[in-house]
Amino acid sequence: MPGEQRNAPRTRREVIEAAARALIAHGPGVSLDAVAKEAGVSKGGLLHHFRTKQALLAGLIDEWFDRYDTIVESLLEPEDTPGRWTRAHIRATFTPDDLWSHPSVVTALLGVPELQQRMDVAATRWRQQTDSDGLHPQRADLISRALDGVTLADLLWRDQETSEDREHTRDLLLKLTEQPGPLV
Amino acid sequence: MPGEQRNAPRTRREVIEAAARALIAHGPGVSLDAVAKEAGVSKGGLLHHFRTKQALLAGLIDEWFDRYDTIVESLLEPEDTPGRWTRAHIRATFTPDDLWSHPSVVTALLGVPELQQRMDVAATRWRQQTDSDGLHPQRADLISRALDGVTLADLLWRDQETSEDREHTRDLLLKLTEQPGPLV
DNA sequence: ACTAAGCTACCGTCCAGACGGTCGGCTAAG
DNA sequence: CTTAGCCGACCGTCTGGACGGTAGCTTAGT
Repeated sequence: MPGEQRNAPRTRREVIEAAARALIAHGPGVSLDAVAKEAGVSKGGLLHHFRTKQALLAGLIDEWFDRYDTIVESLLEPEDTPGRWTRAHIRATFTPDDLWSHPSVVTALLGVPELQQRMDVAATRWRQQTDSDGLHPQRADLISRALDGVTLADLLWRDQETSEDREHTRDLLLKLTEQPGPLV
Repeated sequence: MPGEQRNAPRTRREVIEAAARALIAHGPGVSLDAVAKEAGVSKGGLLHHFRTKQALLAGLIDEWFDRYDTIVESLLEPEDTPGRWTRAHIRATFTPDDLWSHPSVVTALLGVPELQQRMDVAATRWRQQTDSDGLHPQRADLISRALDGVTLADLLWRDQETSEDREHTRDLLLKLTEQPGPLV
């Protein structure tokens, strides 16, 4: 069984995903024991890969951003039209990810001190993408605010709205990227 | 000294405000000890008013919504013009409240199970206010999303943006309430 | 090619401290 | 006198992380 052999990177990834699942199962504030059990590894083994609980959660954060960026890039339109980055972000935000955008996961990550700096890095990266996107600043601002709002709503009001509502909102935002000039 | 006498409602309020301060000082996951000390009351006294930690945080949640609603009502325009509720919400959202909208406080509240139901109640109340507001649904939807986004940004990217940016966003949203008809 | 040495991945136990909550008691208020 | 507000000591539990150990992998020396 090749899967049984030692393999640090693989174990590391499995621990991170197990952490996400354990977070959902046990709520924010899971114990390292629970994560280790979910990952099928001993607590000692877990702490070998992540020396502290904070480090583990920071690993989760990095994985989170990586996934989002990968999704955005996969949704980029091939032609270089105005608003293509913004549209990719819109589609990515509306792509549900039950595992990684679960309230418990995000709540846990919000309490990690490292979040601030990584968030700043990610925010400037995203801003660069949308700043050179050819959209009127007013539109770009409004759309990015709305996308943040959709993210927040996913955390607090999930299943409060129908998937039809969601599609309407998404289509509206997409349409807003297809016109030039100011909004008002 | 009249302030030193026993007074249950006052102590209760003081405990709640102390909880907010302690949350900011010690991060989410403050101990009851720390809250009690901040409130100038013993731990037993604290637990006399809130039988569990959850109950204390639930009290914080209620206070939070009460304050927001009070602010919204104080910002309502006297004349019954279309969009007046929406504009009040916009102004309220852009009214900074360093104590109550601090990341640590919100993070702590996000972990409280009771939040969900109280959030649902508040959400339907706000929706009723803005549904009968005379705005085109598209506009109402977009604006409320953007407001959620501003709230989220306050939590994650505070001082990442200038107060000038904030004002521009606020003015844009306000202007969006002053026109009838669809956006696109 | 063989092997010994050293390193890395991983295990399982242990512990000190923190924390939520209980309880018996005291005292002001009514 | 009774009750509600409040005190502060106490307890059981849980958890992060340290630590000493073990076994697989890599590499160097022969």
